[in-house]
Amino acid sequence: MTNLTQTWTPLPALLDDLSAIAFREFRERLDEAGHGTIRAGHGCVFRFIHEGGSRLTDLADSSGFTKQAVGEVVADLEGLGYVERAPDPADGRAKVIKLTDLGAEAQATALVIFQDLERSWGERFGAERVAVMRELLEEMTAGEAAG
Amino acid sequence: MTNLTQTWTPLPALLDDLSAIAFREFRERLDEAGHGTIRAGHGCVFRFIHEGGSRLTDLADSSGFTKQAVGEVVADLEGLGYVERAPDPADGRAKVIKLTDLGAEAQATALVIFQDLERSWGERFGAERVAVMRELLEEMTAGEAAG
DNA sequence: CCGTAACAGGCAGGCATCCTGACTGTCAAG
DNA sequence: CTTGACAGTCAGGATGCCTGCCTGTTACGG
Repeated sequence: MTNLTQTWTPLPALLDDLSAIAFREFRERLDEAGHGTIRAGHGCVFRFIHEGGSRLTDLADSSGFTKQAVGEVVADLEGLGYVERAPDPADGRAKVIKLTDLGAEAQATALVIFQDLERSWGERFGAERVAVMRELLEEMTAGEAAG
Repeated sequence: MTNLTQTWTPLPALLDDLSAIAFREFRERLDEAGHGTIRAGHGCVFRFIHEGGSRLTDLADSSGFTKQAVGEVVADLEGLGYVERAPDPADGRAKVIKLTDLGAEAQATALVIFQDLERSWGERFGAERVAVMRELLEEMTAGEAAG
C-alpha cells in the first residue's frame, strides 16, 4: 500500500496512510463504545468546540470549513443528541452550540481512545520515537510548516 | 488549528493537519512546474502505476478504490495527456495503462518536489528527527499498524 | 470441443460532503 | 434611525466516491 516507483514513498502519502489506519481503528473502538453513528466529519465540532459552548462561526473559522458545512454537521449532531443549540443571551443573532452530556461523554471517550492508541503505538514501535514524532508534528503544524 | 479541549491534539489529527499543509505546498509547486491540472485524486494512478504499465484492476486494488473510481481518474488523465490506454496483447479483456512521456515527466517532477520538501523540513526541524519520523511511518504503515 | 464460472472493464445512478450565492434578522456606529 | 457588518440558514451545484448491473473475454470441467 504505497509505491510511486516501488522505491520511495513521499512523506505526505505516509501521513495519509497512517491517518487512515488510525481513524479506521478509532472508529471501530468508538463504535464498540456505543457511538457508532459519529462520523469523521463530526470532528470539526468535537475538536474545536469550547467548554462553555461555541458559535457556529467560531467552529467554522477554527475548522476551516464554511458556516454552511459546519451548520449541517451541527444539525446532524443535534439530531443524534450530541449537541444542543440555544440562543445566545448576549447576541440575538447568534446561537450557542454546546455538547450535551452524551456529547461530552463521547468526546471524553474519543480522547481516551486516542490516548490509548498512542500509548499502544509507543509500546509497539518505541515510546521514544513516537514521542519524537508527536513533538515534531506539533511543531510543524503549529507554524504553517510549509516550505 | 487543532484543539479538542484546548490541551491535547490526537496524533491522527496532527497527521491530517501536516498532510494538508504538505499537499497544499506540493500542489503549488506542481502548478509552477506546469502541471496545475493534476489533482490529489490522480495520485492513485501516479503512485501505484508500474513502469511497464498497469491494469485498471491492479491500480484499484493497490489504491483501495473501486475500479469505477480509478477508471474515472484514468479517463481524466488520458484526456490531459498523462496516460494512455492500450489493449493488453496478452489478455483481450484487459487494457494496459501507461504513463506518456508527459506523465512520466510529471511523476518525476512530483518526486523531486516531495524529496525537496522533505529535505527542507529536515533543515528547518532537524534532519535526524525527520528521519526518525519517516522510518517510524514506514514501519507503521507497512504492517497495518492498528492496535 | 462446449457450457459455465470468473474476471476486466465500463455505464448508470445514487449519495455524502463540501462549496458559492442569496437571503433574513440582529447589532452597532454615525 | 439609517446604514453597514455580522450570525445563521436556505437553495442549488460540483465533486468524488460508491453500489448495481451489463458486455465481452478467458479459463476450466465435462
